[in-house]
Amino acid sequence: MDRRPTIADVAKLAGVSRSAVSFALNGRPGISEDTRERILAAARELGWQPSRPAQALSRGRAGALGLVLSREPGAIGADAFFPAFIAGVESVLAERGDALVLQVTGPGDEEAVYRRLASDRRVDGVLLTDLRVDDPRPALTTELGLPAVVVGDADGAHGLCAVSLDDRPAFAAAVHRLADLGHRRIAHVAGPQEFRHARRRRQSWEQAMREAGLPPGPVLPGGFTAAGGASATRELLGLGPDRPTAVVYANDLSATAGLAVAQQRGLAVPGDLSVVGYDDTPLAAYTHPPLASARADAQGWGAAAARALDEVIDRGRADDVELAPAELRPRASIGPAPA
Amino acid sequence: MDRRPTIADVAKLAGVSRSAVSFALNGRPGISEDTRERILAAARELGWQPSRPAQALSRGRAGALGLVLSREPGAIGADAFFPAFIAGVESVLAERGDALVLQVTGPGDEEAVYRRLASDRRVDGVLLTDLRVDDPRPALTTELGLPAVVVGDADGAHGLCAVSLDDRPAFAAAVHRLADLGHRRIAHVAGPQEFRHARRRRQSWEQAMREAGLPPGPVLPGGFTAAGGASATRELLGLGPDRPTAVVYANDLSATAGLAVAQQRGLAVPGDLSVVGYDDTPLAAYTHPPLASARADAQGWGAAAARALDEVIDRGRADDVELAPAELRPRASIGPAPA
DNA sequence: CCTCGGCACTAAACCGCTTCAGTTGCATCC
DNA sequence: GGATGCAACTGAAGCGGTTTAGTGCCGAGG
Repeated sequence: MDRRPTIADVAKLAGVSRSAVSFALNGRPGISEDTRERILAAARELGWQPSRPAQALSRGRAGALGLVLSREPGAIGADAFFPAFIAGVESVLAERGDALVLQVTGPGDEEAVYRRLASDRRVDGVLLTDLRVDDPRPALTTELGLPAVVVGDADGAHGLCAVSLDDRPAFAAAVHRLADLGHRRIAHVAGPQEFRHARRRRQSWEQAMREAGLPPGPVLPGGFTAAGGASATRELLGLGPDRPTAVVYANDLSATAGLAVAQQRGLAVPGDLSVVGYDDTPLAAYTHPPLASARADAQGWGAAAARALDEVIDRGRADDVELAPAELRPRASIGPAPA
Repeated sequence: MDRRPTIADVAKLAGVSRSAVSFALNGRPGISEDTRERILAAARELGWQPSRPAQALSRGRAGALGLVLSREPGAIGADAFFPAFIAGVESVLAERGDALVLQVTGPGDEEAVYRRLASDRRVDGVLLTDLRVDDPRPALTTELGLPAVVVGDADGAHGLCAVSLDDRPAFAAAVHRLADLGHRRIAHVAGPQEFRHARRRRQSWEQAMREAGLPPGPVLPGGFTAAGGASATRELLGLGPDRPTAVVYANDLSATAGLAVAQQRGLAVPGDLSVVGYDDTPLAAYTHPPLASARADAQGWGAAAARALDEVIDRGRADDVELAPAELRPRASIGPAPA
C-alpha cells in the first residue's frame, strides 16, 4: 500500500459511489446525514484528502493565488513589507486550504512570467505589487484574462480593483510635527521614482510641506536602500549653512543609514538633525535614537488584497478597498530644530 | 473564443494527434524535426502552454515545492534570510517553470499543514527550515512519504538530506579577532535555544572561546529580536566592572539593537564595547558604527536546497550538501578592548 | 390502485494532459 | 520478394477528482 488513497478507496470503504464521496465532501445536498458521516469517517480513516491537481483540473480552478516579485536578487531581503504582506495573504488562503504561489523574477522577464502564469492555470489570479509608472502589468493581465488586484492606489490600476492604504496622513503628521518643532528646511530622501508608491510618498511629503506653509526642501534619491540613504544624507549634510534640519526618508532602511551618516559626522540626532523613516520596521524602535516612522498594516493589507482578489475571481470584479491609513509613530529621532 | 486553447487545438492546427503534441513539447523521440517545429509553431500561434493541473495529474507530479513558514506573524518581517533564500529557491525552479508554494502558519498547526501538504499532492516535496530541537517534522515527513530536505545541519535531520552552511568559521574569526584585540570577556546574546541554528551559533561561539583560551562569558537570550537584543544588552552592561568588553550576537537585528542600547548608555562602540552580529543584513554596513557581521549566502543556500530536494524527489535520496561557510565581515564595530 | 414528485444515490462523461500499445509506411537485407 | 526493423505517428486508457443525467424507491395525493 504505497499508493495514496483516492476517492475510489474512500467510496469502497464507505460502500458508496465516488460521486457520493464528492458530494459528501463538498457539502452538497442529496446525501443523507448518516451516509455523509460514514463517508467522512472513511476518509478520515484512510487519511484521504482530495488531490489538488485533480480538483483543479475538474473544477477549472487552481485554488491558488500568484505573487510575482520582480526585484534584484540583492535587494530582496531589504524589505520588511513582503513577509508581513505574505503572511496576511496566507491568513485568508489558509481558511480554504488554498495556496500562494510565489515567483521571483528579474524585471526583465516579468511579462513572460505573467503570460506563463495566465496560460499555465496554476493560479486563479495575481496580486500586483510595486506598481511602476506606466506599468504594463494591469493592461497585460486584463488582456490575458488573468484576474488581478493592484496593491497600491488606484492610479495606474487601469480599471483593476485596487487595495490601497493612504500614506499622506503619516507624512502630514511627520511634517506638521517637525514644523511645530521649528523646522523650516525639511528634506526628503525619496525612493525610486519609477515606483508609484515611492512617487506617492514624495508627493505626500510635498503636499504636507505646502500645507505647513513651508517651501519644499531638497529631494534626493535614496533608492529605498541603505547605500542610497547614506549617500543622499551625505549630500544633504554637505549643503552648508542652509542644510536641512530634518529629513523625511521614504523608508526605514534609508532613514537608518541616514541616521548613521549624521552621527558619523558628529551631528546629534535629533539635536542637530531630525530624522523620520517609513515602514516602522522591527528595528525602528530600537535604533539610537529610536527612529520615528510610520506604521502601515502590511498584514492587513495582504489579507484585504487576497479577499479582493478572491472576489474578482468569483464575481468578475470587486470594489476598491481603502485601508486604515499609515500612522506616524513619533520617536526620539524627532526633536526641536537647532537654534 | 473565450476558452483557452488546449492541446487538442494545437493538435488540430498542426494536423497531428494530441500525443504528437505532447511528444514534441516534451522533447520525446518519435517526432520528426519538421513535425516538431510545426507543432511548436502552432502552440506559439495559439499561445498555448500545457495546463499545470492537468500535467500534474497525469504525471503524478505537482511541479512545485513547498515551504512552510511557522512564525509569529509579528516576527515574520524581521528576518532578512527568507526573502533571499526564497529567491535562491526560485532561481532553480524557474528554469523548469516550477513553482514555490508558500504556507505561513502558526507553530500550533504546523503538523496539520504538513499532513495536508502531503495528501494534497500540491507539492512534490518540502523544505524544512528553522529546525528545532526534537523537531517532529523530519520524522513526520518520512512517515508521510513526503520528500523533504533539511535546511541546516544534519543533526536532527533524522536521515533526511541536509543542506548546511558552517557558521563556526565566522564565529571563530570574530572571537579570535576580538581576542587578538585584547578582549577577554566576550558575551553572547543567543537566539531562541529551541532552534537548532540558534543553539549551533551559541556552540560555535563557545568553541571559539575555548580555542582562544578564554572562559566563555555570559550568555543571554536575545530571541533573535530587537527587543531581546536590547534587554540582553542592558543586562550585560549592568554587570558592573566585570562586564564584557565585547558581545557576539546571534543575529544582526539583536546586535543593532544592542549597539543602540550601548550608545544610549553613553558607551562608545567600539571604544568601550565591541559588537558583532550575524547575517550581514543590508543595513549592517550602514549602521553607526558599521556592524561587523557574518555573511552567509542565503540565496545560494536556497538554490542548493532546491536542487537537493529535486534530487530527493527524483532519485529518492540525495547526498548532504555543505555550502561555503559564513564569512566574517569585520567592520568598525570591532575595536581594541578598553584599557 | 396508480401516478407523481422528491430524496438518495449511481453511472458515465468530462477536465487536459501523458503514456503505452499499436499501426503504418518505407528502406533494408538475405 | 517476403520477412525484418525502424522511425513516425495514432488511439485509447488513465490520472483523480466533479458534474450531469439518470435510476430506484418511497410516501403522498387523487
